Amino acid sequence: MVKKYWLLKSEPDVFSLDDLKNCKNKTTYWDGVRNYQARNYLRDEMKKGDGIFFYYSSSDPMGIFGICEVTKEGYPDHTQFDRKNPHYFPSASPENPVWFMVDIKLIKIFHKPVTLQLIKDNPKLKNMKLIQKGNRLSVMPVLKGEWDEIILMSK
DNA sequence: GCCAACGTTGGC
DNA sequence: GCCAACGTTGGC
Repeated sequence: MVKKYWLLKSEPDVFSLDDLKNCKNKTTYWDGVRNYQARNYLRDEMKKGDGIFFYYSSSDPMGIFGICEVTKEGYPDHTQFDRKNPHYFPSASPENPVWFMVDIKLIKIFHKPVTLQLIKDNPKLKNMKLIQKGNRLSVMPVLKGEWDEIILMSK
């Protein structure tokens, strides 16, 4: 099986890599995704061992700040069943879940983050989904060439 | 804080 | 099934 690569967005004020570092086993579930395309990636395509870039949006600077790994493949996001949760989704039920999540584990926090500006300035990365106009997906695939280039830029 | 881009909702 | 209205995202 070929390893795949992904990018997850988070706002550091909401959930940061330091927060993940402080989780048990440096692992957490990635809940709250409420977009169908992102859901399909989480449910169907992300496999154990896949690599994840951890991206900060609405931060200064914005960019990729570390690496995680998928440790558990898609399963129902329990917050959709919880009336008190802001992500509550009334039409979902445990028998018919709509939203899914994966578990991720912290692998590495970059000493040198790869900022959005650096990504935009690198012609090798001009086709990255991340910088396509209007893209708002919070879960998106990354090509191996893009992954390798960003790893190089983080060193 | 603004606003462009996009996804979702709901009336018809 | 269309589309106007609305809410959200996220870069600036």
